[in-house]
Amino acid sequence: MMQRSYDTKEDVLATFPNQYFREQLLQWYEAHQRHLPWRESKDPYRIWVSEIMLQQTRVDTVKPYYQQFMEKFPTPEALAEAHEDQVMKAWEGLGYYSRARNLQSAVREVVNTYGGEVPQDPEEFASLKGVGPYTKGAVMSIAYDLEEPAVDGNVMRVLARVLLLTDDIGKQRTRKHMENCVRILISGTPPSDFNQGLIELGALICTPKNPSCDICPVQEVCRAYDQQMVEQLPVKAKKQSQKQQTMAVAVIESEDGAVLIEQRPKQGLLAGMWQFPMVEAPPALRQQSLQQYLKETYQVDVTLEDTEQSLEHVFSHLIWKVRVFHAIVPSSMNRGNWMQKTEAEKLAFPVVHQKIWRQQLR
DNA sequence: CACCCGTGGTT
DNA sequence: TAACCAAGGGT
Repeated sequence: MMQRSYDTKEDVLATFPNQYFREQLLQWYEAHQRHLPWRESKDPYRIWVSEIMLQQTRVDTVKPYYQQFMEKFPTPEALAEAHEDQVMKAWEGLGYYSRARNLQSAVREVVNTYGGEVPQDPEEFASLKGVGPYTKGAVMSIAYDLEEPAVDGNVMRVLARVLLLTDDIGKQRTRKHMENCVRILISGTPPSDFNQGLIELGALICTPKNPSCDICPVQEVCRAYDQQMVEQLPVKAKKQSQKQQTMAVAVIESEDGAVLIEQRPKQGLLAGMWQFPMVEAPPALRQQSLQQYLKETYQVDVTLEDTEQSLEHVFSHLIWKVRVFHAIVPSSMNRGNWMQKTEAEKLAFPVVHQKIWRQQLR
């Protein structure tokens, strides 16, 4: 791996057949692009919503959420006026829930400050909550055809291979470098097609595993292919192992059909979402800790039944081992954080609590 | 920069 | 099966 490192964009692209690459990419994209819901219009708002949903999320996962979301909130005004609970419910199950809060916050700013028009200035658009370097470039190029780089994981993988860039793509600096490359490559092309072509190539041909180099439109100019380095790229440092937490959850029902639920803090993991009362505790202490928590926090003094049901939930950076406890109490306790099940179902729960709900309450 | 922030499909 | 990781952004 004694590849020389390039400090400037000129170095990497100096001997690169730029024109050939662009023509091949654009021709391939025109012929092979997928038909996707968010490619049916140039509405900046619709493009924007799709780009937020697609962050770290697969196309097939996003599709149904996107359709449903656009029906509920077809315009910036509709999303701006919606209640936060509605937006969170529409996002339930998609993950990374701060995306939804930031999107609504940003859309409200667009309505209030920009008259409901998504700014055409990249810097103005990037100043909105939840809009980072990638989303800025994606929306500005796709909706407004501005020559802005949109460097995501796909693009970094493609460029790492085509240009034989061996820097760690986990580093901020590497993405910056690739943005500089794209600024050169995109110049004079239709920006929307060029950026989407790069992304599409990464999604369909230049995949992480088993890339289809045989049918790749830019195989002839791919430096990694030439050097038989495709499988080794891109370089990405391994992340640390996830921490484990043992949790105890209480499903408390009243005899008149209510459940005890609580809302998570507005910041941090699963911010603002609803859940059954839950504590973190060592396995030997979890029942006692949970009973104490219920008594102190909700004035519910009960002996919990251990359902002996355990489930594991894996997050991006930690693992929950969840033990479920259960109790039924008289209806007289129905107040405060108690809610009828039919009402509680309208709130947004994290997936692990949805599972508990289905298994315990049906 | 390093760490936090979800979920589900693939290998 | 466990690791990888997908159209990233905030702090």
